[in-house]
Amino acid sequence: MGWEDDTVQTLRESGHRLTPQRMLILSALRHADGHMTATEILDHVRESYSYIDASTVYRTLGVLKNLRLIAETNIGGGESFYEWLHQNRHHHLICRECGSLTRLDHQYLAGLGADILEAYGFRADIDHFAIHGLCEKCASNSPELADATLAGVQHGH
Amino acid sequence: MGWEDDTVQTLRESGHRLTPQRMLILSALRHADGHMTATEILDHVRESYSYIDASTVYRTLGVLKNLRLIAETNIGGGESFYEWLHQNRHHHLICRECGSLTRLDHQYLAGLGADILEAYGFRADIDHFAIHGLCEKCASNSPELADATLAGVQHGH
DNA sequence: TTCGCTATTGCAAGTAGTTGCAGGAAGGCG
DNA sequence: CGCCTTCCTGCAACTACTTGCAATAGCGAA
Repeated sequence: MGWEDDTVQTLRESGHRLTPQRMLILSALRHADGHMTATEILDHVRESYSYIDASTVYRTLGVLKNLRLIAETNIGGGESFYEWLHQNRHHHLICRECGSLTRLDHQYLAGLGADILEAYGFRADIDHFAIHGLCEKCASNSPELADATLAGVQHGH
Repeated sequence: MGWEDDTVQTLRESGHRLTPQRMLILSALRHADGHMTATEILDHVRESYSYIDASTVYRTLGVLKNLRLIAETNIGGGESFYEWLHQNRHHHLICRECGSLTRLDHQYLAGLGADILEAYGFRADIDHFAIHGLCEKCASNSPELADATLAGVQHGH
């Protein structure tokens, strides 16, 4: 249960308390394979402790996000996804026409955080970006949308 | 009134209709200096046409976003900001501790869109990014948060 | 000008997430 | 072990945004 020790320590050191609710939320996220929505987490935790309130889940997710134990990703529109931050970081390309999701390798954003730190002294969370745009398929189906988009990609707009 | 001709044409060509409501929303955004929230737009449009519904505003903003005439930015938490897209593109660094906003020059993201297009055939909307993280001031006030953040910036996490 | 197709609107109800508050519990201290 | 401070929780109300639907109104064609 090494993860629990690490996580517990991170929470403690930052002055946060270890409540049963938090442990349940943590555990749900940790054992999930990939993304989870707040509702999924709530439902899962309720199986063990049915009195938990949605606000507690959201507040806990906020704390974990600040401590960079998890990442929140809003793919636009519906619910946000929450995901435990581990080694193999990645990002997502989301098509604004068909909503399709493509995994984007972290290498494309690798230098950005360092550049920003150097130039602005700002420590950017380049954990899990959601980049919107037009996928290849939708671009060929909607020439006028594709043109507008390409103009933006290539030069100053 | 050159902007009206351009905008009208873009809407028409993409199969959208020119309704009075849309013209009012367009005009509010176009004449605004910088960001506007949906509520501000709604209030402003109501001065001319009091029957307009919030859903119409949101739906119109969605259409304009798809056509890349405006950008939506959610700085986390409250309302989203909407802004007319013009030449001098920029992005924002948002501190997750104090909420402060720093303008990020587009040069730092300039290559990203082209890289993604080449690798994935995906036309990314790199119009107005909101990058969260820790500002210099908050980093020095909260060493443990800063450490966690730096770890993420520098290597794979 | 009129007609007809269909995008768009206002309304109302629903979903996702936030906030203020008062009671309750975590964990440091003696 | 038990006290005390302060953080957390559940509740309820609220904000931001979305969606289904029936009526309306652009706008291309005749």
